[in-house]
Amino acid sequence: MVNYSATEENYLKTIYHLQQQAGIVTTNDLASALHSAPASITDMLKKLSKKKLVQYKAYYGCTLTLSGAAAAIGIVRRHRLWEYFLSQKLGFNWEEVHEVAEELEHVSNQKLIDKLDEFLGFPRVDPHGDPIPDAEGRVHQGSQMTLMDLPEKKTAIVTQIGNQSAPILEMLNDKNITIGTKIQVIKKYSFDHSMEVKADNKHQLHLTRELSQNIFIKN
Amino acid sequence: MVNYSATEENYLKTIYHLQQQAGIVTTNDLASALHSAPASITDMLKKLSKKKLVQYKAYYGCTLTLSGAAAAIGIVRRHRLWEYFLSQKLGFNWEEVHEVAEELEHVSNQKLIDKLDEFLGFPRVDPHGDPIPDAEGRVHQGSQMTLMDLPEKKTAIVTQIGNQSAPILEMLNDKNITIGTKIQVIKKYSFDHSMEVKADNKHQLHLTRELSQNIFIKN
DNA sequence: ATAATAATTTAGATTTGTCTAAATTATTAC
DNA sequence: GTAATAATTTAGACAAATCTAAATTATTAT
Repeated sequence: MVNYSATEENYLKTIYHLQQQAGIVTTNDLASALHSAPASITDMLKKLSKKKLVQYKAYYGCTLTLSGAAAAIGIVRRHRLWEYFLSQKLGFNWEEVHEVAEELEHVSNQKLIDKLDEFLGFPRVDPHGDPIPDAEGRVHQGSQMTLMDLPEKKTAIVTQIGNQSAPILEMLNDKNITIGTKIQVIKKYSFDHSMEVKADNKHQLHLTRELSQNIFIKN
Repeated sequence: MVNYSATEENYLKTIYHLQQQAGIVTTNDLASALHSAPASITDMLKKLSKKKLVQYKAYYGCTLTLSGAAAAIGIVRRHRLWEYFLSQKLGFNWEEVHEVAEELEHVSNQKLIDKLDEFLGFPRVDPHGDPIPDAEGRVHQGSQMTLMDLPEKKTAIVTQIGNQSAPILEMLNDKNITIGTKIQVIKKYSFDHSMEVKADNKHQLHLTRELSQNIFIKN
């Protein structure tokens, strides 16, 4: 596991949140979210791109790669666990916790976070109702639908990968599927439960059942 | 209250610890304690000197000013409270806590630390037996002696100021007395309990009872 | 008391993350 | 479909914290 600077972590986290609403994240979106000049965003996106944390194409915007998303989810996990701690154990008001958690989230010690999680009783939602990702990076949000459940012709957005093992990440990377990718089901084959899909309105792909069962989506 | 960078805080904390053993802290002492090149230390000492956190004279070394010492004590407080938390609440082994606390100590939110202190039950020593400074910056170490208690002719080192109010700090700054200053009592006047002392074998000063009662010392 | 050695500082360079102003590419309006 | 406008990138600069190599100041050994 690699370590990122607090600045890089803030970028990853912000891209992650913006991406949940808008698929592709633009330079200006990031600039206003991070209160930085657009030129600074461009510089950092190039850096993150070189580290394979985001996919970045000049003038188009960026999306997180799977390793970028995994890192972002780790940061969200730390943030929300600290918020829970501050509110439940230290008696902070709910409005105050965010600011302090913004600092604590950058203390990156795996054991610290896992012990904290245990100390808090493995909470799955923070007091805002937002889900706290578990130690494996899984986000338990309300109703969980996978690509398997999506009918033909319908479109949805990838929200999560159900399995963080290297083999699946490699395959999804090759197929250019990541968190935020828009997927439309073209045809489903009952014979082997595989399916033909179109990703981001561009490339067409054939997915096995094993794969589509591990791709979590929302509409 | 001002905020310092994590780097500045590490310098202040290290100077504080070194000073407890050796009065004046040299560039090389700091370089080996911080694993940095001596040239880097010089640069930072100039910076801290400009901010009035240390007294620095080229080729001689440095000591903390009172505001530098106050900041350092705050950092030590945060460090030891986190160590206590990690060991008592999260079940860390005692050898592991230091490293994690090194990161947590730089999260500088006053309310966080005071709430944490309360949550932990206001512990006064950490599991190492080292004292945890209280919210006012007072360090409760074993037997506490003030300058008032020091007999004529005897010499001692200033360890702590019993009162962090602006008026006393201003006065001590003018008199060039700080943590680590060596003080010898020249004469005590029973009439008003004031005393004549010599500081750092250099300047001679007259101190009122109010002042000498607030200057804590060790031999 | 001077020469050799050790400690410290200066000078100049590097990395990270940022900025402003100018140039370039995309988008929108007509 | 071209002109105006908006978004983005490039170029060049800066501050913080660090480094190495060279110069300077202190210390020590004889």
